[in-house]
Amino acid sequence: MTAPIPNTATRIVDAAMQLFGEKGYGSTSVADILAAANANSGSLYHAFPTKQDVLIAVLRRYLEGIWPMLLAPAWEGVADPVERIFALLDRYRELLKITDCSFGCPIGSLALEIHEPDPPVRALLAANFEAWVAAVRTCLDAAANRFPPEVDRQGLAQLVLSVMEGGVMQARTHRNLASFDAGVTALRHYFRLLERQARGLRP
Amino acid sequence: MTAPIPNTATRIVDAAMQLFGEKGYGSTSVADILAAANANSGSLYHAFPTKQDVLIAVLRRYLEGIWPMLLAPAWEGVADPVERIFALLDRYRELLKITDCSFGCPIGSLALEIHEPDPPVRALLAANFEAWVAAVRTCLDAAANRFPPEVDRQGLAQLVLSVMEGGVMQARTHRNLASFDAGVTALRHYFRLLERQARGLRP
DNA sequence: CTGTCATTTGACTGATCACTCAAGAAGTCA
DNA sequence: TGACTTCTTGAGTGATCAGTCAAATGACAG
Repeated sequence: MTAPIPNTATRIVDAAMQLFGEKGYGSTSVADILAAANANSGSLYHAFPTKQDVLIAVLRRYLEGIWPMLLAPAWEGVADPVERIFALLDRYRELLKITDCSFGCPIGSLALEIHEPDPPVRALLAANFEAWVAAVRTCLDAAANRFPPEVDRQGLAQLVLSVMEGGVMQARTHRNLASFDAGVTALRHYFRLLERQARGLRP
Repeated sequence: MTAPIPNTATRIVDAAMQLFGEKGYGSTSVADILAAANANSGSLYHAFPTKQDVLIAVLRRYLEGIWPMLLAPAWEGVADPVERIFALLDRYRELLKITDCSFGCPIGSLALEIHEPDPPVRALLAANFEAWVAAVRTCLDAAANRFPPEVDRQGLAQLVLSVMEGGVMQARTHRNLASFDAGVTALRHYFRLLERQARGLRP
């Protein structure tokens, strides 16, 4: 019934996940992580060979959390597959809003911060993007009959990710949601045109 | 006639511009900059109070370079305003291609790397984005009669930036141009639908 | 040539970095 | 209980960080 007491390794990953999201990987020191996790350096290095292995654990946690932490809450009570895409985008908008446009998508930030990622790090960043795109693609496939058949739904899902990441980047830089909203509005308009085009083809 | 010999401050900014683009701000040490610029630390700190002031000089240089270094070469021989937008996107594609998808947009990388930027840094990042968006907006305005009049051309220009930045982010992460191309293709399709919609309104 | 000021030199500083390790505590078997 | 393993402690390591400064040099005016 009661929540299990998290062990040290779990506490470290929890703390690192938050800190990497807030300050980035490079600007978060091991000492920061230890302070936030109430742990000692020996405990961290007993569980993780290097700081990079903490990052890998964090990226794995993000990957595992995509469904329970992101998609499930975003899609609760939203049945329409296309609306699910915009509900997902709205989660990021909310995140930006409640953090005054300072916290965006941690995966995107890490992907651009780490310029020469070691293969396992890059693979996990890519896997996170792939899982996100796959989720959007699932929605697009579910609504496939509303789009022209020749539409590249995988490419369209990647566009949705670009709109989100690009919108987050601009919103954070301008400390203003307007550019995020503009991207989403344009995407909505594009989807409407696609649906109209499909209806025109099968009237 | 001959090129002027660059002074130390110029050499430092040159070196920093390249290094910040390649490795990011945090991962570039002052020693890295000094080595690349063939200068001593005293010279750097004579010209710039802190490392951050070097970043500011770099961002100013990017801002000044948008027209001569980016837009002018991209638009040479391209008259059609909409094609100019795609010519600009193609420059980034080329940059990704020749660097094996490792070098993208330095402004975007810095914007996401620096999580709590000091006001002057954030202002310059924002100014760079604004200048880029304004250039795209100029193209959209020049082609205004081809789009439905109710289209938000400023928002559309911001969408173009998102497509570029999001595409660069995904291309770098996957080490693959496919997702970048998918975004550009979808954008092209959206523009075509917009033009078709405008023609339908004024047949 | 002399005085003045701008620039450059490079050794140096203290802080902070990721990481180590010997010692001890805590858990888990018999 | 005792033997054994797993985990935790926290002071300590060398490397590297951004930044300093007194002295040397260069550029130019009178």
